[in-house]
Amino acid sequence: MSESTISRRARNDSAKDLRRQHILDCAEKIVLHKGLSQLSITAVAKEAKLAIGTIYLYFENKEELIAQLTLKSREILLQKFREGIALSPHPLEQIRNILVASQNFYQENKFYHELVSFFEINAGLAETPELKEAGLAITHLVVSVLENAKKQGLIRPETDEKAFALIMWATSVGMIQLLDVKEAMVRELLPGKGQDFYNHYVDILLRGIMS
Amino acid sequence: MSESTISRRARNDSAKDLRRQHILDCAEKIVLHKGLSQLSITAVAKEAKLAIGTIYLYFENKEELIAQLTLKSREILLQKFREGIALSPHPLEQIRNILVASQNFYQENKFYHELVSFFEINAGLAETPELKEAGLAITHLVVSVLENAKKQGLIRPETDEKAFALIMWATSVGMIQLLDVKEAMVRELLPGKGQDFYNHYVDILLRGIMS
Amino acid sequence: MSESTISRRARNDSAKDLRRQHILDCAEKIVLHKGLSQLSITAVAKEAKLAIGTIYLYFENKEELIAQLTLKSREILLQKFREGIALSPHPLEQIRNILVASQNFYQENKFYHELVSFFEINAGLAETPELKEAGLAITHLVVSVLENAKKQGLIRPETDEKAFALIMWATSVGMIQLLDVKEAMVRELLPGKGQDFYNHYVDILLRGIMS
Amino acid sequence: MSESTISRRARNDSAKDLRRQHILDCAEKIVLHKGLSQLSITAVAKEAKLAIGTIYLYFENKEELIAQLTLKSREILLQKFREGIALSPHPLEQIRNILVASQNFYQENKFYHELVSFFEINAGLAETPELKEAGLAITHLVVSVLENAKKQGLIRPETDEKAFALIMWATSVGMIQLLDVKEAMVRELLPGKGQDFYNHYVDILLRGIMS
DNA sequence: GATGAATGAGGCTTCATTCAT
DNA sequence: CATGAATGAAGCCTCATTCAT
Repeated sequence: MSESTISRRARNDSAKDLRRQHILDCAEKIVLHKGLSQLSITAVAKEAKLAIGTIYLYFENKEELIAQLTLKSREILLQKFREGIALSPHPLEQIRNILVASQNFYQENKFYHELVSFFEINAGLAETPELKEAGLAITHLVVSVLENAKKQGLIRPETDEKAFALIMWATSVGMIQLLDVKEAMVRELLPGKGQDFYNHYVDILLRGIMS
Repeated sequence: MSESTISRRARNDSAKDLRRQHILDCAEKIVLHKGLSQLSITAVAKEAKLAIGTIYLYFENKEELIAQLTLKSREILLQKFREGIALSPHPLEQIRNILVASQNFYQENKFYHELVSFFEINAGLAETPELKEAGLAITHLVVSVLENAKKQGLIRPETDEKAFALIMWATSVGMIQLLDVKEAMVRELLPGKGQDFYNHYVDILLRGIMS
Repeated sequence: MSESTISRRARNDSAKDLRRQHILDCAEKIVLHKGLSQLSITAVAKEAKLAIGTIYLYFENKEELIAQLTLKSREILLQKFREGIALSPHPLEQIRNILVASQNFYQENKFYHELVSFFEINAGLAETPELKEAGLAITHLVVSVLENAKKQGLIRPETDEKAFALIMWATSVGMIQLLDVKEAMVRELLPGKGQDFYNHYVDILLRGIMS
Repeated sequence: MSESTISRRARNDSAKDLRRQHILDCAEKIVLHKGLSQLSITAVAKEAKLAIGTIYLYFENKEELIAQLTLKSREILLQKFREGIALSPHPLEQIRNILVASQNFYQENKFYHELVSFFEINAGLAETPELKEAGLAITHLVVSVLENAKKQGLIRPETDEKAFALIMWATSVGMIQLLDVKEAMVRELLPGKGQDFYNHYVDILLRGIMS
């Protein structure tokens, strides 16, 4: 293979990645503005100003497109968690920061939540290895913080770090769902509390494992 | 069965409402057997042995049908909570029973969970007054148990009963979602733990509010 | 069920049959004019001046539509065979008439041949019971003529009637295919012979079993 | 291998024609492994490790590619016929061998049959001169055997060699189609006969022309 | 009230072919 | 010569909803 071929290949490959990214961005935009249910290949193609068939050059099918979107959201979440952890050296604070980062992320990217939920809810869809890995990376990060907390005697020794990491994930998703969808109801039931509500949840969860 | 339920039933006991109920039963059967995604008006009509158009005489559109189905699930859930509370006179046990009843209900009626999620996730859909009422009835029941617990000095006085009732709802839904959809992942991460996982969550939540 | 309902049902059922027949006729027209490859649901809908979805009220999918078309062609063929048999009391003449009827049918309905071939060629497609039955009806008719011929000592006693019925079917289809598709080539190779060619085939086949 | 084949090969032995041959080989591989319906230009390009556009440098369109594939199959068939003829000096045996070789070829290369049928059935497609030539080569070979048989007084003098050569072709293709697609039906109708069926056909055909 | 045939927009996906590089 | 990304028409099918009877 000639050098020129290689370099062209390289050029093309990065161009291909860019295009792929562009499509993902457009899909993201649709999900963000109109919700996951409105995400159709046709809509993505229109948004990206590409032909429908072109989308299929970059994604095998709609499911893969959604998987990639989910992957991206998990990667961002992982990053947010890292930033939250970096804010404080204290493990308990780090746990709190993680839970708050989770909420922040979803509030800033309201519809992203649907993407996380999508694979949460569509039991039928198999997660790709990549997607699984991204999920595990998040889990492992949280577990490491929890192990640290246990070593320092901050949380009860009976606490199972892995189980609690999953509990953090599951319950925060549930909380955010409620806040997202039942906002009016929450405000009605808890007037004047707003954001405190989520913090209340965080407090209780932390107290639940503190020694 | 509470007075309000009975009186509503009485209100509904016309021929028209019987048929409405029949349609709902058929829709429920479909959701339970085949999942929400298979719930089409055509399928409901076939199951109910009615014409498609007839369905639209009783429900404005598909959305309302789903709303009514959700309503029914909330009524059942309310009943299950009552039963759970009746099992023990001790408020903390009652709270635990409520959380366990929640899980049991969704595990026994796997697909019902989709209905809850549906309204949890489709922020756009307005809950009908009836639906709201049913949600509030559940909330009030839980709040009364919590107030009782506080009166007896079993939970910390700072605990906001209404807020915690919602937290119970939100987090248990999150937990059940995770267990439902990520069953394999949970088993992989927590080998040999199985059902303990949910109990672990209940323990932590309770410890989080116990005085 | 009231009488009026029943009569309406009956009226509707026959109307439904008519509509179904209309769709089949339109599909037939397309196959006859443009070939099987041009038979799309959209084309049928346009020809029938119906919406696409309407087609699916009468046929589960495209495959079933084609099956019904094939069924019809087999029914017509059966009729043609009966007519051919009625032309002569002599079994050997009857066999000849069957083979000629086969050719006539396909020449009069050129593209119908594709339909017969369709199921001949698409091994993947399962024949419906109805379709099978129609095929068997033809086979049985031919077999009965052959049995008759054998009883009268007109064909060799070793001849297996069923096998030969299938051989008649298979070889005549092959002959007609050749004539249909390679018309020019046949004319080139056998100048001035034209129709004689098929008769030649019939003669040879008959001589092959005559005692 | 005949002189004409060799000389054509010689003509073709440029780099361009090597690549053309390579593409054909890959296309053949796809048809043999996955069937004609899976033969897409994209698939051929992938198999040949060439760009899609490159395929179009060597073949005007998909149809031509298929035509060339058919050509190849005819060349192989010609070779098989020659081998069949070489097995016996007796013309009638040679005819039988030709018919059997035909069946063997299609049974060993099941999907090749689709190629033959493709051109047999798509009346619209014009055969290229090369394709015609290959067809004629086969015909001429068979005709020569028949002429030989007639000279030796083995077959009836009225037999038109050219016509019968075509009849052999047409009917054997029909027989193989039936066996290929209606295997189950043949087995059902003729239990325990299997391969005998084709031999029965061969016998009848031979008897049909024997003097 | 009840019916259910009809609608048709919209969803996903494929693939022969072109054309700028 | 070679490339392969891009095209977009066309195919199949679903289903919420309407409306004439």
